[in-house]
Amino acid sequence: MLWERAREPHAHRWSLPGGGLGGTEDVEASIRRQLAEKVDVTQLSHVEQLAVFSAPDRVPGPRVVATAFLGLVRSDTDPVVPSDTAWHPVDTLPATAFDHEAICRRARHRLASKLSYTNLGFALAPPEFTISALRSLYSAALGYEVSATNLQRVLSRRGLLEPTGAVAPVGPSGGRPAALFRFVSRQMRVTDPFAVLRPPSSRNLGT
Amino acid sequence: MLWERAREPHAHRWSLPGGGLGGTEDVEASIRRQLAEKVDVTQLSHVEQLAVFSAPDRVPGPRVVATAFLGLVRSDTDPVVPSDTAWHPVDTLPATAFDHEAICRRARHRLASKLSYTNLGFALAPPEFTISALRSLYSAALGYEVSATNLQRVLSRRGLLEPTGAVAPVGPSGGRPAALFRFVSRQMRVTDPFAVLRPPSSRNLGT
DNA sequence: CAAGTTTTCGCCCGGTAGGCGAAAACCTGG
DNA sequence: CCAGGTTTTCGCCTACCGGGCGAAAACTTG
Repeated sequence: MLWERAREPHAHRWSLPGGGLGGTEDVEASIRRQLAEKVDVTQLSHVEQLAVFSAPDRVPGPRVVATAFLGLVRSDTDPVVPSDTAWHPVDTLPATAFDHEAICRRARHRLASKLSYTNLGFALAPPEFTISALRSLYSAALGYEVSATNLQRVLSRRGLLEPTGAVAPVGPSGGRPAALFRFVSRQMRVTDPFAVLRPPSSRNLGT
Repeated sequence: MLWERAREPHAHRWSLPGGGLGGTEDVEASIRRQLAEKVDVTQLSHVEQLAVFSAPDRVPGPRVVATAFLGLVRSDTDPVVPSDTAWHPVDTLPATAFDHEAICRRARHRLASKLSYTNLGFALAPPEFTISALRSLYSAALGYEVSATNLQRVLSRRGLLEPTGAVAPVGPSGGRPAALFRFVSRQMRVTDPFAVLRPPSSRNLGT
C-alpha cells in the first residue's frame, strides 16, 4: 500500500506509509499509529520488524533513519484508504520515492520465506477458506504456483489446518463443492521455523 | 562480549559494545567502527541486523533507540580486548545493563535458528576442522548436543563441506585420526533457507 | 442422463534426517 | 608384537516428508 506524494521531494512518486517516532512510543507502536491515523488500517494480522535503512543519503536533507516493518492484513479485509493512497501489486510497483522500492523487495522476500518455513499463512487467509483459495493466496505471495494437493498436505501435517465441516458454494461453472478449512486457533501466532538439526531423540513436529 | 560499565547509570553492570551513529555512516558501518575502535574486533565473519530496541524507557535520560546486531567471529580468532571487556558464555551472563540481556537472548535465538536452516556455520568454524570440532561448535551454539554423523551428512548433502585430504594430529588418548574438512569457499556467504513449498518441477537444492 | 468442471483422495516415488553398530585407525601397556 | 582401549568413519536401516499423478467424487449445465 503506497501513497502518492504531492510535494517535493519526490513529488508524484509513491511512498510507503510511515512517520516520525513519538517520544512515548516504541517503533512498533509508532507504525501502528501511523497506519491507523493516516490510512485507517487497524486490522493488522501480523507486524514484524524488517530492517533498519540508514544510508546517510537515503533521503535528501537532514539525516533520516527508518525502521521498516512488514505488515500484513487478511485478504478479506479492505480498509478504506485516502484518495492519494492505493494498493499496488508488489511485482509491478510504480515509481517509488527514496529507497522504498528496496524496502518493498525486502518485505516481499521476507514474506515469501516465512510463508514457506513458518505458519505465517494464517495472517493472510480469511477465517474460513477453501484449499483452492489458499493455494491462490500462497501462489500470489510466493510468486510461483504451488500445488493444492501439496499445500494441503504440508499444512495439515504441521497441524495447522482443520476442516470446518462446511462446504463452499459452487461456482458458475459447476464442479465438486470445496470443503472449508480454517487455521487452528492455537497456532495463530508465528512459530519458529522447522529445525533441521534437532536435539537428539525428540520430535518437535506434530505437537 | 561485554564490557563492565565504570560509571552510572548501571555502574558495574555489563554492557554490549556500541555507540552513537555518525553522520556519514549507516548503522552497519557504525557498529563495525565501534567494534574496531573500542575493542579491536575487526575480524567479523558475519554481521547482520538483529532488531531495533526502542522502548521509551529502555535507558534512563534522553531517548535512545538502538539497532542491535548479531556479530560473529570465527572460533579460532582471539582479538585482544581492553581490560574492562571479557567474553561470557551466553547461558551464564553476568548482571547486564539496560535491556542488553534481552538483546543477547534474541541474538542467541537468531544464531541457533540460522545455524539450523542456513549455511551460517562457516562463520563460526576455522578454515580447517574435524567433524568432532564442528560438532562441538554446533552443540555450543545450538544449546543441545547434535550427532556428528548427522551433522556431517546434512552439511555434506547441502554441498557445504569438502575434505581437505589431511588428517588432524591425534590426541593424548589415541583413537583414529580425524579427517580435516573445510567449508567450500563458494558457499561462504549466508544462503537462503531451504524452501519447503517449492515451485513446481524444480530442485533448488544441490546447486 | 451424458458431458464438463472442480475438488478430493489414494498411491507411489525419491529424498532427507535420525539412529545404531560395526569396522577402521590410532594409542598405550604388557 | 599383541591385546585392550579410544576415537573416528562408514554403511545400513527406518521413519518421515514433500512432490507428482491419476482416479474417483460431487457438483453443474444441456
